[in-house]
Amino acid sequence: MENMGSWEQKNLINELTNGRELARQLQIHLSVSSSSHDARESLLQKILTSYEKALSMLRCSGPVGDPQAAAAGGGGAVGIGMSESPRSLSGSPRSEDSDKEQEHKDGSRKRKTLPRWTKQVQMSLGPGPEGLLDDGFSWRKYGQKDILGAKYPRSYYKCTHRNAQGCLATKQVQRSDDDPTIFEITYRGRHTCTQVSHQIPPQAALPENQGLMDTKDHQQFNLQPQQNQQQPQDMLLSFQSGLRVVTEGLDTPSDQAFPPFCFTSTSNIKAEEPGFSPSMMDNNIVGNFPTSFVSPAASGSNYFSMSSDEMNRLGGNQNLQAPQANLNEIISAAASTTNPQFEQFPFGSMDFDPNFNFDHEGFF
DNA sequence: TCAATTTGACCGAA
DNA sequence: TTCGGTCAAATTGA
Repeated sequence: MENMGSWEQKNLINELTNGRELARQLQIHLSVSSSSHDARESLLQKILTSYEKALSMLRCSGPVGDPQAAAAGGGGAVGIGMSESPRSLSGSPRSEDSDKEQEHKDGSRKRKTLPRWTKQVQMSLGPGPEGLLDDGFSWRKYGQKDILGAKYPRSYYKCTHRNAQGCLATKQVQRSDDDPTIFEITYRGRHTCTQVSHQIPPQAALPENQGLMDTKDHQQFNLQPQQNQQQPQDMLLSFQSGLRVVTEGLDTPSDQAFPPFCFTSTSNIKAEEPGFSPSMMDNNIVGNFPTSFVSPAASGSNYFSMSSDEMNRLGGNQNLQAPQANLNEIISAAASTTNPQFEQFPFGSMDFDPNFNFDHEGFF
């Protein structure tokens, strides 16, 4: 490990931490009789994958300072969990880094190189049109494709204001193979449109369940407030209740609440971009937070979480109609904000303060 | 009539 | 060559 760069060390730590979290979740699943076998199996696989990655890093301790290498190995804290996703949630985590380097080439049909993160949402009312999943932004479906190995097709959406305002935000909705009631939503790009928060769904209220996942560790976010907080509403809306979000996989542990639906309140958002820090999730989710709390947990955990109260506070600051419900959302962002790569992001350089504590009330 | 969705084709990355 | 992502014409619905 001596020859490992700090970047890799962090990835390694993140990987191990992720494995630990997964193990904890598995423990919870095992104690809950209602937990499905598939869910347990999935967690187990994720744990194994996580540790394999960690071991791989130790063995190879690839080129230091080579973010791509690290990312390719699943390195990014963010990428962790996704690699084994049967749904191929993201397509190609491996290409992310190289993509970043080629962003300037951005072609019309070229694969997006924008940062992305995934959320998993479970619809308690049963499967329904994924288009209904409203996160506060206006999306237009522009494609649907059958994905190899996935039972259900993946739907592609782009911001309705793309033409009018050049907003490049897009999202993909993929129904889970294991549980059709779960939708994995991958967001990409940042909303540059000045969209008004429409539809503020009624509070469905569902305070209670928080937690399928016991990630209560409130993490400290090492982020620095983002200067450009354009649409906090998105995130806030996303947290609006009514939804029940279940954190499921760890790979893409992200769940989140979507207003129109009735989900449970636990949500996890995971950044998938290797060098992607939660702060980059500005667009749809985090970005909206005043500084998005994004950040990698320097503390070892890749997740960051925010209580509903915090969310509300946030909303207040943003003049948004923040949900009053006691949502207990857990947003997980696997991030490696500490990641050197971070600077390469298009979003600009956001400086993160590793010591910044999101739990700090003043922050919100 | 206009906007949104569907769907086959195209393009780029791996 | 395969597969994921996007385009754009066709279709559908308000």
